[in-house]
Amino acid sequence: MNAEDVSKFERQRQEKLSRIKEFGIDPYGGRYEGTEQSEDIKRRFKDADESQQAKCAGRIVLLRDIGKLIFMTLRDRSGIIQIGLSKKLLPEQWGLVKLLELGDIIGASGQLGKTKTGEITIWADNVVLLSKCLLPPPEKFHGLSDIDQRYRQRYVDLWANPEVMERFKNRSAIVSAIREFLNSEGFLEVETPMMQTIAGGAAAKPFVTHHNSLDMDLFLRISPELFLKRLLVGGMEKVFEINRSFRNEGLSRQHNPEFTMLEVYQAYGDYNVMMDLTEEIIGLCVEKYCESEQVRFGDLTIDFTRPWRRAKYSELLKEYSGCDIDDIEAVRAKARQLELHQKDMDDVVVINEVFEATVEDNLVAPTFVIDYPAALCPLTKRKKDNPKFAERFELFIARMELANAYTELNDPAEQYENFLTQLRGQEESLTKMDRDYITALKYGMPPAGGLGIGIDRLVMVLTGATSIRDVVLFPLLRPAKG
RNA sequence: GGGCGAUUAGCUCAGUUGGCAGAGCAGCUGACUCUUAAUCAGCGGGUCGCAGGUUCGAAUCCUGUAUCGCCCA
Repeated sequence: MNAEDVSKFERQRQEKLSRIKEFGIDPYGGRYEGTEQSEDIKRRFKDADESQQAKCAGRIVLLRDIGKLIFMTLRDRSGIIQIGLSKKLLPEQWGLVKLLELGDIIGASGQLGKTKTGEITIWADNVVLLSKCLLPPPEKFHGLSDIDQRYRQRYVDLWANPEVMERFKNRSAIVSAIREFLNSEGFLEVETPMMQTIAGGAAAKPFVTHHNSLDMDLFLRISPELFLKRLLVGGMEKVFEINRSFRNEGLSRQHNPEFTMLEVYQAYGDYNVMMDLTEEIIGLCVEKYCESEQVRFGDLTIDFTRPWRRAKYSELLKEYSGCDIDDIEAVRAKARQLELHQKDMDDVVVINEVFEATVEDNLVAPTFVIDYPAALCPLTKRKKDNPKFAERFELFIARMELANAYTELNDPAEQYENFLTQLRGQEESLTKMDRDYITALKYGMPPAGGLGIGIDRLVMVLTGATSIRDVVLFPLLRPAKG
């Protein structure tokens, strides 16, 4: 394709636009009120007598011109409805009507009725052009299927492929439902900084940006965690945030550099409270947005029947790798067998590599993996009866990590030690200790449970989208060439 | 970062052994007052992702490159 070819189709449509202007009509319309959604109109017609009026606005997605009678299928945000336009009913506007084409956005009003074949139809006695479409729309039957173009031109994808619109409506509804639930449980929704001087709360590479007048570098947050816990110190007790975090990593079906996280903190709770809460939140979504508790996801079927399995990290390691977590020689042997990198790696890191390689692919039904090795959890309280492990769980569904939660560490001395250990393992250049967070803990943070749920992945699982790009409206892509 | 695959008309896709670039939809012209992806008749539409190479001849074979997808790290 090249610019000349595109403009050829565009030129033809421009000419129609000129002819419309010659009628004295503004091809870009204006306020158009008193409309109903197409699906509401059809619904109300079903159980009512005839001789009702209806008014609707939307995009022309199908057009059947029979000469002095034209049928159009109009798509609005709720669905589709047929508009019937006859020369008899629209003698003065007929010139305009004949110039309308696929993609144009129009408003129409008139008598509601049925055609001979029973299709509910608005027999228009007035038509308004609300916006001219100057570019040729995608193929009317197959829609837009070029994956690249669908992501780049989501504004076309959304109206050309109804299931895409449906999925994003579901995403919005899922987020609303979660927000509503947490509000009703007394959680306070807050917003904490996305631009941070120290990117903490997770182990990930941050994006860097710069503040000009302060002349300082800032990081886009990799997690809101440390700020939300400061709010616990402040006495908020039950808080949550649903918003973006940013991680400077590769792209995959499960990873977009910016992603939406729900983080919840509850004072005086622990990770068991968070496990129940996670089950409740996701269970609620399944109930509301899935047809049954068995949800199809690619080749997998996810069984959401509660309660979900809660299995210890060490038990799962034994189950799927055959290794005892205390037998480091056996674990390293397994790592060699799996050809994993393990040179210069701490024992616990190798254990985790083996865990990821052997266990995670088996976790299809929702599974809480509980009690992680403490060394992997610098922000988590250790188990009282066995300090080698921390009170942390991750929830896996469809082989993906969907949630991560702890009993929050609130001992400033222990937190300080953990930060020091963490920093020792990294290049100094990027990471600094968040001393203010330690200060906050010194004022006293109530014991608390904290939870993070990956909203994009949750929406994937609930809507059967196997790529994160299908649940993010505008996923990151390389710039198109040219 | 590595491997495999895709890229052809505005859109959806064919294209045989290397031998004139194809269809449907959309568009244009005409017919049609009950269509449902309307139908019928006719017409126009291409730097075959890009750059090289092999060949009498390349959408097709080779090399490089760009983007997308899948798998792996």
